[in-house]
Amino acid sequence: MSTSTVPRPRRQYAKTAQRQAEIIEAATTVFASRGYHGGSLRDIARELDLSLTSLVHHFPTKIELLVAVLQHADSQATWLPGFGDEHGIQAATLKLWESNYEHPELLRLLAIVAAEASAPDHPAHAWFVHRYEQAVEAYSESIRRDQSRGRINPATDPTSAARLITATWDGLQLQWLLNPSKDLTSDFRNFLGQLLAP
Amino acid sequence: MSTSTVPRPRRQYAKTAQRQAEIIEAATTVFASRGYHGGSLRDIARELDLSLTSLVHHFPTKIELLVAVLQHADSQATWLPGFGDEHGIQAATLKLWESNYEHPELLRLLAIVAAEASAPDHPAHAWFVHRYEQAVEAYSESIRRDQSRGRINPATDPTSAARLITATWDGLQLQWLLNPSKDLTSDFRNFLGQLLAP
DNA sequence: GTCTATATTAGGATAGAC
DNA sequence: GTCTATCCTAATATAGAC
Repeated sequence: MSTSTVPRPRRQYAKTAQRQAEIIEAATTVFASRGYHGGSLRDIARELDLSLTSLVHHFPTKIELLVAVLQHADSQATWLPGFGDEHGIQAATLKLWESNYEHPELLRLLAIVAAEASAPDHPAHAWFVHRYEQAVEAYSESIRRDQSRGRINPATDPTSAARLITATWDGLQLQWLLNPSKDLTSDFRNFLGQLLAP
Repeated sequence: MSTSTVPRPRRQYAKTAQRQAEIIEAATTVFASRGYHGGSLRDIARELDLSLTSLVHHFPTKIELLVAVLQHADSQATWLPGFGDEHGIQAATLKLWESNYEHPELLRLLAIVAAEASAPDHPAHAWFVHRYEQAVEAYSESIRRDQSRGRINPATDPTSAARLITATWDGLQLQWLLNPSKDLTSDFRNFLGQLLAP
């Protein structure tokens, strides 16, 4: 039973697991407000009243910490195969959209690092390319399933629609992050209703 | 005749203007590949075989240089009032989209800094909030104009459509930056055709 | 306008004690 | 696992000569 990627190769003690979770949470906050390059390990340690050394003990390098943060972020996301099986993808997407309002820091972090990582030499480039491919693939699959059940116009190209949903999601989210006082849910709902019409 | 914002209060010599243009260009490249925080003034100076001191002579602080870069970037963009007056906004938008393929570094820079600047305490926060408000406003206006000429369904909400176009544009551009081998123009064209149908 | 040299601060990372 | 102390590098910025 290997846990991979996590920097602890052997047994996990309760305290360690909790500390790592705390560190990931604090790192998310710091990276989200200043970006990956702009956020420092010292800031993260200070947020926890922890020494820098102790932090580094858990995550030996900064990039390892970032990867842990990103993976944790995606472990909470749920656009997985089977997404929206019950009430259709449209309802499931809107529900997921609304749940995202609870974690603005996380959204900001993903937006910043995704843009940073679009440069081919960024340490997280491959991770984000794969992440988007996976998201588009999962969405296409769900759209096809809804089409086979007559919920969506069969003439709609699933892959293209999946790209557009992902894109519009990202773009509206950016606008919302810039100005949270404007609720863009109805815009997104109208967009989905038009794109995924029967 | 005051030139505002530009750090030279008095007369502009040809050499100075050219140097500043060169610096802005190099800064665009560097910020685009490593972000605002991640890109250093040293990198920018090195790119021009210029000393750090000379660079700072032209732009005394890093943030002033960023603002100059952003303003230069937007001086090239053209979603201004009157945009697409002749052949309608849909054609003009697609044309602008295609022209953007020529400046991937600029697009990456804007994507990174826009996300970074979504945090309220970022030095460029206000600038980006205003930039998006302006873009949405200009787009709404153009949509209304096209509606009055019967080119777009009058039931379409101009402001909502403007937000969606901006959002989808940003999102598709991010996907393209991550993986430039996939051409997303047809996706964008289909989206526009559906949203701005008569 | 450009340079060399330097001040100052902050970054990631390590050594070694407890 | 956590700490203090430290190393080394690189960051922005300034001083002063040419």
